[in-house]
Amino acid sequence: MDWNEERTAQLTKMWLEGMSASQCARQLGGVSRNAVIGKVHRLGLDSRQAPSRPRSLGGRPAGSGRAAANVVQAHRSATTVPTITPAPRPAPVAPPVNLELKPTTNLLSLGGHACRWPIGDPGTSDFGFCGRPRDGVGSYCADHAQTSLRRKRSEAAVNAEVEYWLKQASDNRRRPDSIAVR
DNA sequence: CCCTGATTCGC
DNA sequence: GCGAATCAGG
Repeated sequence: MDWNEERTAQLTKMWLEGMSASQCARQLGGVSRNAVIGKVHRLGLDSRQAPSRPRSLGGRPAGSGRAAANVVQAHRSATTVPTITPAPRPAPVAPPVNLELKPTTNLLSLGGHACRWPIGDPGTSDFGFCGRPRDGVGSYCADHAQTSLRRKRSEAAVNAEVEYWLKQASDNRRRPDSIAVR
């Protein structure tokens, strides 16, 4: 499976709605949970959960096979790794619509240098992205890069809403048009 | 064990 | 760019 525009838009929407990577993978089909996480990362939609370890080490060890892995593991155990304080990172999150400087730009086909700050409720037709030049940090323009550092989403509230409409769906009812994102 | 996301790096 | 392998953690 390839990440065409359709699937990418679908993934983006689900991720912004608070679905987990494995949920997104199951619903999309043909992709693994890791594939979803990788894609989300490359899209600049991270991050939701605090880093599970210092950024400097970890990940896939060079080479493959258990022997190589053991060597790496042994080296890590022997080397005293300074515990970096896991800097509480606020998640970049969809802001209220009425506080936006600029409404929406096009859908997911925005260029590689466009700000990816989501605007509006995912699931509604007016949902889009900022689209201004990404002269800020990360995937955002200067303003939204700054905004992302000051705003934090209530993860519990979002999860509760996702749980709600998942239950509605399982009850064979219609899914709400939108999930309030704040 | 189940799950979560994060990270690296061969491809 | 992609994603399996591997990580830390709830």
